[in-house]
Amino acid sequence: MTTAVREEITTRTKSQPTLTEYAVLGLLGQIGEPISGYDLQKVISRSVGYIWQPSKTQLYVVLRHLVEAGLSTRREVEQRARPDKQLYRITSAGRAALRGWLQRDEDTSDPDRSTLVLKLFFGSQGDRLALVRQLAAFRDAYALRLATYERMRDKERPYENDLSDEFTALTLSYGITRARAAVEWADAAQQQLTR
Amino acid sequence: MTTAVREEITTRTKSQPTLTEYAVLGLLGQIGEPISGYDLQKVISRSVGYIWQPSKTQLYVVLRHLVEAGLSTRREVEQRARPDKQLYRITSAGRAALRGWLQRDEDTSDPDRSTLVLKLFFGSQGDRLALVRQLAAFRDAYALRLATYERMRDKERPYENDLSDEFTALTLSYGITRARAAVEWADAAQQQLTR
DNA sequence: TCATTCATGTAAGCCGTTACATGATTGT
DNA sequence: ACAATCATGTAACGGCTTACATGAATGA
Repeated sequence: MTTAVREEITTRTKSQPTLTEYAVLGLLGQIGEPISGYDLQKVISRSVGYIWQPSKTQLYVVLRHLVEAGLSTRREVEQRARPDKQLYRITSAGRAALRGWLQRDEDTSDPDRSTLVLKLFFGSQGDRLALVRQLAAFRDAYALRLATYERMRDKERPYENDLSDEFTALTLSYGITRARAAVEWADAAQQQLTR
Repeated sequence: MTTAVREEITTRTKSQPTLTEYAVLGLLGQIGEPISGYDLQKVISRSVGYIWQPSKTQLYVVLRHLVEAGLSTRREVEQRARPDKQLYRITSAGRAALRGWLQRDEDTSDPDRSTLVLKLFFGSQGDRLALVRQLAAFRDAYALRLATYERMRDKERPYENDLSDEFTALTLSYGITRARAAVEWADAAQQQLTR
C-alpha cells in the first residue's frame, strides 16, 4: 500500500517546478537556515504574502515536491512538548534551479499573472541584469495593453457586437488606471536598478 | 454508460454558480439575443476579455451548467454548410440569479480577485445602489491594504525574520502603487455613479 | 474551562488548462 | 495546396482550496 503510493508519486515527479514551488524555493534561499513548513507560513504572511500566498496544505505539498526533486533537504526534529517537525533547507541544486528561474525570460506576456514581481522579490539571489531585462519586458507588455485599452476607450462604437455603456466604461478605466500605474512603477524600478 | 454519466452530472449540480458562470450569465443578459458558445467567445475577447477570459473548453462546460441550472435555454440549430450549433439565451430565472448576484455583498474582502470589477461590468443589469455600496467596500479594502503596505515600508526593521532588501522594497512599492491606483479609481468611479 | 499555539497532514472536490478529435467550407 | 473558419466537444490532469483529523501544552 505504502509502496504503491510511493511509486505513483515518484512517477509523477520530474516535470519542472511550478510558480509556487519556485516561490517557496526562493524563500528557502533567502532565509538560509533550516525552517519548518509551519514557520515558513508565518514568514510568508509577513513578507511575500501580499504578492502570493498559498494555503498551508499546499505549502506542505510543495515542500515535499521540492525534496523529491532534490532542491531541498528535509530533516526530522523530534520534540517532546511539541509535535515533531521537519526542517527544510535549500540544496545547492535548489540554488542553481532558483538562479536559473530568475535568469530565464518568461515567454508568456501576460503581465497580470505577474511572475515578474515574484521574481523581483527574490532578485538578490539572481542576476541583476537578467532581471532588469525582464522588467523591461514587463513594462512593455503593460504599455502595449495600456495602448489597447486607450484605443478601446477612444472609439465611440468599438465593435459590431457592442456592449459598452456607463459601467463598462468604468471597468475599462480601471484597466487603464492599473496599466498606467504598472508602467510608471516599472520605469521607476528600472531606474532604481540600473543606477 | 450514457445514463451513468448523466446521473453523475445531475447529482453534482445544484451548488450555486461560480464566478465564471455568473460572468457568462451576465453576458447572455447583456446581449439579449440567443448566441452560440462559439460566438460568445468572440464577444468575450472584445469586451470582458481584459478582465476575465476562460478557455473555450471551459466556456462550453459553463454553458451546459447554466442550462442544467435552468438559468439559460439551449436551442439546437441545424445547418448544412456549417456544423450544427446551439444557441443559448438567458431565462427569467437567469436574470433573477444575475440580479441577485449583483446585489449581494461579497464577504471576502480580497480585492485582488476583484469580483467587484466583474460585477461592475454588468452593472446596468443590477441595482445601482447595491453596486455603489460594494464599490465602497472595494475602495476600503484597498485603502486598508495600502495603509498596511505603507506601514511596512516605513519601518526599517519590520519583523524579526526580516527579508527586506533593495528588491523586496521594490516589490512592496509595486503593491503600494497598485493599491493607490485602485483607491483613486474607486473614488472617481463612485463620484461618477452617484452624480 | 476553553481557545490558541504548535505541526503536519488526508480527502474530496472545484475550476480550469492543454492537447486532441472531427469534418465540411471558404479563402489565398 | 494549405490554412483558416465554423462549432462543439472529450480526456487527462494540474494546482489549489476547504473541511476535517490529531493531540499535547499553554495561556486567559
